[in-house]
Amino acid sequence: MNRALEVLKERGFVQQCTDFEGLSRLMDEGPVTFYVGCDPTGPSLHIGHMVPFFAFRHLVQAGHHGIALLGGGTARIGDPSGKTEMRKLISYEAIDENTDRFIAQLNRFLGFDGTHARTANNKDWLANLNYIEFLRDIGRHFSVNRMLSFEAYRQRMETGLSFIEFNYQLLQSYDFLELYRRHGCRLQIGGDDQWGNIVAGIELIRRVEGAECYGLTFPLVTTSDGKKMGKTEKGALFLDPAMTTPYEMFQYFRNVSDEDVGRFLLMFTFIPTEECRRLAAGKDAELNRAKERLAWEVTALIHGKEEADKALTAAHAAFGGEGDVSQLPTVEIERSRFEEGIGVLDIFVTAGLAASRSDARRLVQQGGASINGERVMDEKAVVTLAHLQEGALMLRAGKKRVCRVVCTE
RNA sequence: GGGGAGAUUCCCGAGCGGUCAAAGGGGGCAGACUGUAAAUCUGUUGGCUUUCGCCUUCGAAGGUUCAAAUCCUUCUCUCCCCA
Repeated sequence: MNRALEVLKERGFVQQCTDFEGLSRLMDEGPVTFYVGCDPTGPSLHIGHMVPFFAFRHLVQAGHHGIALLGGGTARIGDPSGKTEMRKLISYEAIDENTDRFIAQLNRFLGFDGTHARTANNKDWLANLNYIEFLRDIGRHFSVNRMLSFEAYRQRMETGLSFIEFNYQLLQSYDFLELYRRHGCRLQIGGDDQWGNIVAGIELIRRVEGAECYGLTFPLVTTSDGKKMGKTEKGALFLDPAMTTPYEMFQYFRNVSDEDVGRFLLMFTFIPTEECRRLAAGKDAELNRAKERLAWEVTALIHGKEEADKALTAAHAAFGGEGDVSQLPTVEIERSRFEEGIGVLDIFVTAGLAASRSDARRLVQQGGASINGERVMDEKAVVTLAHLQEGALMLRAGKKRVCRVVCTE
């Protein structure tokens, strides 16, 4: 088998492929142009989007040419795949703005140089599509009966599927065709929920151009307890540091389940396969260390080594060791308020460690609140200047959530 | 267009005139145990005060009633059947 393909397989990226042998042969012959699509429906990419882009990097490393296709056009419609509800329509302006942000984030990760890695936006060919022509040239190749048999649409038959969403598959197929025509793109990769759309695109190209293209999908990454990977209480793990701090991202990976360490190392880092296996095979403390390595690597890939180091040292500081406290989540409170005295309940709320005073009260009652490492038992306790150590103090809610409070003038 | 069913607290889902801040499950949070893991057990889970209590919530707006999530009217949305 082709080496690059084999690497993907070893690392757990492969879920389905339309024709393994054929693709392998094609890749052996020389650089293959491939693409991954993603619709800019939100203000930031999140970690779940990244699986195909990790594969993207592996492929580019092996000499193939990747296109990151931004769905500036398809985002106007909404993909029903894997969704149980209809998507809200997003304004064109928002989509364009999201697109720019996605590109910037991807550029950091992939390094677009215009040949080995480049971007495209399907808005360029979809936005001004002529409806009649599209139906004549493209629409006639699609069978409604066939489409309805696809799992993605069948599920939606229960809850309702609007006509515009139903057309998504045609547009995505058309994307593949366009990229084939413009750039000789022969392979589409993506999450397994895209399987139906990918296959449809391949068939379209075969009918219209008589050419053979390929599709490769990746498993939908879930955590060992069956949840979608990268979901936190606050939502997804975003790449935008303003939405998810590097520290939060670090902590997410630092806290993954034992069973997930191996898989995540393989998929979300570029540590050699052998080493990933070795790291994940460790027991107890060793395995625990592997999680730290995983967290650092991922954070470094997304936010850079510097941020990863900061997150690491902050984590050490937060969890009973030496480290740089200044990188922990921090809030500022004016000196005058310390002079007056701040109720514990209030300070936990302002620090964001409790949702409300009632919540803070519960926290204290259950023994989960501490200041500078001292458990707070009295909900009426008052925080004053005396609590400050070098102008700051450390609040802790439970074992994992910490916040540093800095006194300002 | 006609007929039917339904909208409950983060989610699912009971409740069908007072005893309802609303059962149960899930999830979340906290404690114990630990390895910043999992599993398990315990507690907790609208807000304000914690002593009594008060306030806001059961799709939206009105109405009936001493009293409504529970009854009536209108509206919005969803699903199902027929066209």
